[in-house]
Amino acid sequence: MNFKHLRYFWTTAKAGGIMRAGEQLNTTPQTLSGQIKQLEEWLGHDLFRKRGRGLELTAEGRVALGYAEQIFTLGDELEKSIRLARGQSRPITFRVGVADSVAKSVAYHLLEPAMGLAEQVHMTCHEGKFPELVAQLSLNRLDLVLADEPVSKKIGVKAFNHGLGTSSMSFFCAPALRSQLQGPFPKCLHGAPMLIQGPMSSVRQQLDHWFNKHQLQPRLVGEFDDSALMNAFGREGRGVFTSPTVLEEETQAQFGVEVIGRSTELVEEFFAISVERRISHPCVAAITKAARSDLFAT
Amino acid sequence: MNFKHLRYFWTTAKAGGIMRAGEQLNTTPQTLSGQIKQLEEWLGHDLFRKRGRGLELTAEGRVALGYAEQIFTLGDELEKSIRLARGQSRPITFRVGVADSVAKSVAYHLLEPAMGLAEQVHMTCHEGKFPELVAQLSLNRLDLVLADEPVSKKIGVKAFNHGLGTSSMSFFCAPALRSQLQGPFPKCLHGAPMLIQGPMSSVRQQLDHWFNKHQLQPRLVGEFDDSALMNAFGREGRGVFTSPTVLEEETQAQFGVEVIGRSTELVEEFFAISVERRISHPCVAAITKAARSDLFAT
DNA sequence: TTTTTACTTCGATTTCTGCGAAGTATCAAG
DNA sequence: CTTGATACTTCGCAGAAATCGAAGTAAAAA
Repeated sequence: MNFKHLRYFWTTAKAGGIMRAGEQLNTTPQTLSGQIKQLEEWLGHDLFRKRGRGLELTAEGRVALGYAEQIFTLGDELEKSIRLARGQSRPITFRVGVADSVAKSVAYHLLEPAMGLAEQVHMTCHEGKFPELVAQLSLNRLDLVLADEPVSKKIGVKAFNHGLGTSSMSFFCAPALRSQLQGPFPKCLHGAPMLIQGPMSSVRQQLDHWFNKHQLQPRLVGEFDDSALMNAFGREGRGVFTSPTVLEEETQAQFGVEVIGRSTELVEEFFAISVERRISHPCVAAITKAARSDLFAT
Repeated sequence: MNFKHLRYFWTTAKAGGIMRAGEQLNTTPQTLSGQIKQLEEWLGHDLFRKRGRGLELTAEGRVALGYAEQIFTLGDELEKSIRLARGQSRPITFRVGVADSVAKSVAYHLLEPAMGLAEQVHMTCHEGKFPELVAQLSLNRLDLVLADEPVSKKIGVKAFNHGLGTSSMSFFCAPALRSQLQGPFPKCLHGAPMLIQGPMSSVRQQLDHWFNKHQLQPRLVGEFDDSALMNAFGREGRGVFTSPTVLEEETQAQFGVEVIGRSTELVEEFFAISVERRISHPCVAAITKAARSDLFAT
């Protein structure tokens, strides 16, 4: 697709004629006529048709005009947003997608290093389901996706996983509920009211398997795609819930809940997923570096 | 903005290097290097910086990449949507904006001729406030705007008004309310509960002036930007309301209301507004033609 | 240190874009 | 019905832009 031809077409359509367009573009009618003809040939459809001694758009021309309008509007915006940045130290934009299965506190701790850079950072966070976020990433609408599972290389999405560390899982519940549980951990979970992650999350699948293995059958009272909502239910004593062990202190303090027990068989893994072959985005670099050394240092 | 340069930049950024991009584009590294350099020069900012023996995006480069992605995605869509139309008789797309101050029935009658064409038509209707719709029109996101006021040429928006006709106004109310009104029209409106158009509509301004002139002071019980909602209130006897005289029969039948009176001093005008200097869109042509001959023929 | 890989610079060559001249079709005025 | 004006098209050449080969630099790997 030759965008120069498209621009000529676009200007001509908006100006309402080749002569007028020629004045705007400082070019001659025969040039426009020829170049537009080339575009039509390439597309395999006429965009203009003769009407009287002027031109009018065909149906295809009208469709093309709509696209062209958007394309050149974006082009202008691109130019503006970069030219205007002359001299000023542009704050680095950093667009993150956080899978909603990732605990917000974990996300915060993982993202925090990006805010501590020497340069100013403008971070925008989006939440969503993992596959949606990966799709956004591959369209370059995100710089990074934070998730608790890696992208499968088989799917052919060009993206790279950066392991940020792992954490075992801890089980929590409100004090009122604690007293009703009988026996030692993990036996006490049998028949206990349980708040659990949604069926698509990797933690959920591990939990299902783990319960099975230990012959435990908790009573599932709630399923949550979003861990924050699960925590809110847990705080009110609606059930036992899990959170990464690294967040034990924080979870206890924030929600006033107690730790029932831990299992190193349950492992939550965290990944930063980027499109870059080699990490060049300073925020991504800071995050992967910090995660390895700080948060999950054991 | 040279989109060829932008495409080279985009491919290089996504491929992660000039060599790889060269293979994809069937061109040599030195070409890419030079052309990208020209883009950077034109924008006044580097998009890549050297890192090791490779390249990495700068902050500006990352911004540009986001725009480029959108631009070339649109380009692909444009190509697809026109190339694929080979041979098939593409249904004409017709995007209309209807100002919400226009009664829905009027809009229907005005638009109906577009559906009766020999060719198949795919019509999409949008509602909104008049200025928003005109903005959309000038961006070529709409083919036509239906409104009860013309665009002022002074504002510099390149758009053309096509008068579709006029109608006097009729006053309606529910039978229950009718019996409570005292005296002949228009005197009976004094003190009567009144449902009225929003302050930005041209009808409202005429009404205000008309009430003043006849020394009438109705009790305004509701203001509505959207006439359909006003009619719903009117049907339930909440107040007297107005509608174009051409819709008298329809309004009575649909809402079970009675005509109190008419005033030829109140004139609602209807306009089709397009960006085209000469109407070429078959739907627009059908509408303007039909409106002049049918609906408002007096 | 040497070799390999990746990008850059320079000058020649090919390809593309743009213009003058001449031609066709439409509309409007005489 | 002619005449003149307007608007687009076709053709062939000239200038501009993009491309490539050859040679050069610089970092990483061997």
